[in-house]
Amino acid sequence: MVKSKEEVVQEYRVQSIQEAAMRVISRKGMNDATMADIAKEAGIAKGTIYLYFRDRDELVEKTFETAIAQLHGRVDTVLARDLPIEEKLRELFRAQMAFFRENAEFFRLYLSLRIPSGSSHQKRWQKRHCAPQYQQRITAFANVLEDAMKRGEVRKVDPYRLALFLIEGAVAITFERLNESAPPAEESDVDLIVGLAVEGIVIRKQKRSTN
Amino acid sequence: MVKSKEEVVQEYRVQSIQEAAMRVISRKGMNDATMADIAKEAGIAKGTIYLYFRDRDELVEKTFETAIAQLHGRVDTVLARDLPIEEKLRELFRAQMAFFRENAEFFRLYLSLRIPSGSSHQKRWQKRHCAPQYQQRITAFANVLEDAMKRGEVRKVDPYRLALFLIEGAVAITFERLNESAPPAEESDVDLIVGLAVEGIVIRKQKRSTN
DNA sequence: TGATTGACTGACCATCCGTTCAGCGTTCTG
DNA sequence: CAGAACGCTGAACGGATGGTCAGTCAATCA
Repeated sequence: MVKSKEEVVQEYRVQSIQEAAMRVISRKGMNDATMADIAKEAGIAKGTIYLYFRDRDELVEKTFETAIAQLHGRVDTVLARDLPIEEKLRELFRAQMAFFRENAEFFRLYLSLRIPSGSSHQKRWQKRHCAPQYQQRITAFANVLEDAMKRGEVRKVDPYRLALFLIEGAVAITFERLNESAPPAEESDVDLIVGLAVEGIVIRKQKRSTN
Repeated sequence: MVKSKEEVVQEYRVQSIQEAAMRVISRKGMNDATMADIAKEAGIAKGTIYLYFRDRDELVEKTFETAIAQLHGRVDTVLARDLPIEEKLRELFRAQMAFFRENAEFFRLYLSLRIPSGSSHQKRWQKRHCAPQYQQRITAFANVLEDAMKRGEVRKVDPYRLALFLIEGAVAITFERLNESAPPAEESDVDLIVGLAVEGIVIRKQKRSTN
């Protein structure tokens, strides 16, 4: 299972092109990251990119997939742990905020992909390739919330809508932090979000085991 | 103060071009609404647009201003009324959801403007022209929340962050409705949002008049 | 060491889109 | 009614950008 020299070089190229693409897209936005920009950022010629990616769409798609896989990896780990919902939420928002701090550039890419915009062609592309990634993320969180509802930790509402509300609310605050010259401690914003979430969704009265 | 014939025609042209621009931008997105598209939608020649707007930027800017002024008008009316915070929130989210239902096309324009994307030139433009509009909206809501905090109706947190969290959470659910083939009754989603908001921010224990 | 390969290059092409402007028909004006 | 004035048109222009491909050259082979 040794990798041949060519395979190593190939992987290195693919990876460095994707990293360059991520930087450029984050800096200039989805629509205005040109192939020339990306090539220059990667220190190679434009044509070289086409040796590793069929076209611009494939490059952006693969780049996005690689990046979001990292976020999913972290968040899934947190969601899988057996914790009371409040702690789970805290860990989730903490992980999300840390990830976006460490990958501030990707965060802008993420924001620009959440909502279809651009040409109708690109819209279709986003709907096929990005919307599922995003929905999968919301759905995974919604499932966690639904479990918590079944356990009586959370009052019963549409779990998908609840997940949307909380994640987008948290994203909004995370985005705000990016634009602040001196944002408050990350932990205090996590506390804020968890506070808003929990005191809104936790059943405070006596817990009834509704089974 | 009678309008001359030319003024009437001028206003009519400006307005119909803006309406066409709004429709096209909403349908195809900020970046891919071309002047040709807009002209065709308005039933005039491309060049005619330049008789009424200096360039593409000015057209989009004026269009956005006109549209968001309507939203602000409605929301401000609601926020100005003297109501307990829970009712105020309900009215706010109700107004917002109704506006976006009646102007579903504008909603997509609004979403695409919230976050700077596009060329660096466009980013700068958005930061100057759209970000203030958006921030003004959040700030107005934050002021209402701050008043409620002073009156002891809401527990004390950073009002701007709270406003962001609630508005973006609500926007996420409103957006979700747009993509659903058979969304639930509007009022039930308003209830959901208000429920999440209020039970998170209202002080439930004894009210202490902390003055 | 000379031949061969193929990764890489970057000038080039086709297309798209914002903007311009010479010319057209229509409407005022004297 | 002639001719100026004006609103409007859409072909053409220039700049930008995704994608191509003939050529280069260093590594490898025989």
